[in-house]
Amino acid sequence: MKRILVTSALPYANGPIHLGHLAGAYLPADVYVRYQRMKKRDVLYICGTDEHGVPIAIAAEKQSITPQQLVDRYYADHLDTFTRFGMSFDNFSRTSRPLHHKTSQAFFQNLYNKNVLVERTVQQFYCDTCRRFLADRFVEGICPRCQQPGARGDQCEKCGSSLEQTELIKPYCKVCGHPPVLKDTRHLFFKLGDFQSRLETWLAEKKNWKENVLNYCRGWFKEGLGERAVTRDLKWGIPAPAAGYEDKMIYVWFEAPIGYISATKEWAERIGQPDKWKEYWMDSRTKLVHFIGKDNIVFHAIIWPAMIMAHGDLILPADIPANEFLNLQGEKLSTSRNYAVWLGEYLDKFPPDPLRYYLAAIAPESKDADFTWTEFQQRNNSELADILGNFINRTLTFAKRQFNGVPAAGELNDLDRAMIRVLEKAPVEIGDLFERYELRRGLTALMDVARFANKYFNDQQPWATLKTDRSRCATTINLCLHAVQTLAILMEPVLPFSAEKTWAMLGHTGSVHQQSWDEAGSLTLKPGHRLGQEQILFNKIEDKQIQPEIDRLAAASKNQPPTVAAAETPAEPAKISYDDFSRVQLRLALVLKAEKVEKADKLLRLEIQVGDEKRQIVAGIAKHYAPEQLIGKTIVVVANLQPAKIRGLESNGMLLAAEDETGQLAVLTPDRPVQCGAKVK
RNA sequence: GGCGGUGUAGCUCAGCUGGUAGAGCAGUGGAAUCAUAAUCCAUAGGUCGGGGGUUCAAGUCCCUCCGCCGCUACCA
Repeated sequence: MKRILVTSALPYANGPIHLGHLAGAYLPADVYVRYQRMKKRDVLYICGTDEHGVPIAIAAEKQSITPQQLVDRYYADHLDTFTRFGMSFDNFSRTSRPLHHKTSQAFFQNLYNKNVLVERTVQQFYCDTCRRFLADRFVEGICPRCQQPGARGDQCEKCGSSLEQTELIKPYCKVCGHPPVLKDTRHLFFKLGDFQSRLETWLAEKKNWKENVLNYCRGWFKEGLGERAVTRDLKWGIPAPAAGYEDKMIYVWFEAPIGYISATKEWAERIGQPDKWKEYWMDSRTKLVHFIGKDNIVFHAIIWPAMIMAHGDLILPADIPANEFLNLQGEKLSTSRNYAVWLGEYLDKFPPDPLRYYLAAIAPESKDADFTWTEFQQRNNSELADILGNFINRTLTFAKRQFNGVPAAGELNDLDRAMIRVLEKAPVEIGDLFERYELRRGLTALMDVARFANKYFNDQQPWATLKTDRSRCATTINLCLHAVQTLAILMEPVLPFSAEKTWAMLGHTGSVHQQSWDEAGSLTLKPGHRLGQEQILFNKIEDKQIQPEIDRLAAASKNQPPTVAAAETPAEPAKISYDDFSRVQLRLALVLKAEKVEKADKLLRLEIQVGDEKRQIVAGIAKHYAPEQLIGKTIVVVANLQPAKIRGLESNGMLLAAEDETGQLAVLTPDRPVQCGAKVK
């Protein structure tokens, strides 16, 4: 391996950065990169904002600004908060730049020329009023699954189902509220399926990849890879460079990962060696590592590698350390409910290193992790302040007061030799863990060094030997100072700001970031070396500092997700005429039989009597009614609904039920006994 | 219903290819006093979700059941 290229998933420029982002894709990558730099490896760290796509177009429209203005704002915001947090990107670019447009179009054209993009005609909603096609998220309606209003064309936020926009009941245009019409539109599709066997072969060799990534891919292979649309009818994005597609844009998921390449190119231009990007992208001796969250596995482990295979000239990812998610105080993060800790707000109140430390200590490496403010406080206080910070402080103050600098070491005893061994082994042990992306264990190993050093200090009792055996005391303090130096270097990847402060306190000039990892355990301090000004490294965090944060989240947790009905639903559904209504035939029906539909959680099969006629209907009320509760009830059904097959069973009608705010259903029945079959008007 | 994950000391979690149950925090007792009242030592007797099986030996493999979490299917 000659060089390493590291990327973090491109953050989407429609909102600020929160802790969930950091824990998954950013902090682990930054630690890895900082470690590799100190190993003196050729490593490049690339990231940038993802600035195209529908959600940004919608958000901009809502705020009555242009998409460009919106992404300018969030680009600046991300860059600022990441910088304050200590993220050490070599380049933090953005996908709206001309260089990225050019690069993406060239990539697209390459695939187009190789005939792996094929044309398909699909039906899509078109809004006559806005005179444009509506992307999935631009059309809303009633969710066909949970019947709630406000479902988007791609997904229903209420029940979490992913949808096809054409499934929506009573669709309307999110912008103007008018119902759209279905129209044919042409799109280019990437023949992902053509690459399935190559992908399977490629992934089969990745023995040491994380299980979650491999399992996820196996699942996709089992389903079979089909075709994926790569163009969109949109105005905000990168124009698709293909004849007949001038008015369409490249779909964001296609061009976003290409951003890794254009950001590398931009970096190469900036350092005045415009061709240098090729060393990173076209040389198989480069190790390409993508840090992502688990939501991004499909794109990075399947689609993107397939694109690279199709392209032909680029290297494939060598590793994709995907992390799980971070929860907050036991609940899922929710940006729409403002249930999140925003990085910018955190940094206005607390220093970056304690958060870096805590997030690394609970990194969701193998399963979802939980961030709590009290544990954050506790680990800052008992680990950073008490164990690490206090050791550094007690050593430096002692050395300065008693020896006015670094004392010379004398003869070594067993304890001294044990201490030296710990310092020598630590860079190797912690390095191995960082190499394998095991942040949590790496941090534990780091703290163990500090714990051992504290014990060493205690056992040697320099405060006692100071009076009885000054040379013994000097040896102890000499080694403690070396422990401080080792810790300063080894903490750099996770605690870069504190490491730099410690370096200065040791009286060193230059930067800790320039030091060599492999030399971290060496005894290089010269006797007589003058120490710098000591200061408290980690302040304790008081209850009263975190209480407001806990309170805020508790309040936010009660927020309802913004209901579309309240905010955005176009007033009322359009009024219908009496004629329209009279076309719906509602009748009373007697439930003769009811039973659960096998292999379905929500369905009941009902046999009903409507006048003289017996029918079968299937209703999604199994979660609300036991079958026997319904038998003998007289209910209201829509009698002239088109029959449909549901899980293989024919359903001839639909029963009516009311839903309360908690989602509980109540079946409608007449207020006094009425003959079944009677019309409901 | 299917797929994946998960259920280990009060809390948060480690336990890789099977061999006498671990760490940190909290708690309790003690030592020490250089230091941000910091540190260090001792102390956890937990049916490793339940049951069954394989084995000389099982948190660790197999079967089955139960509880959570995520994705996914069914709501005319």
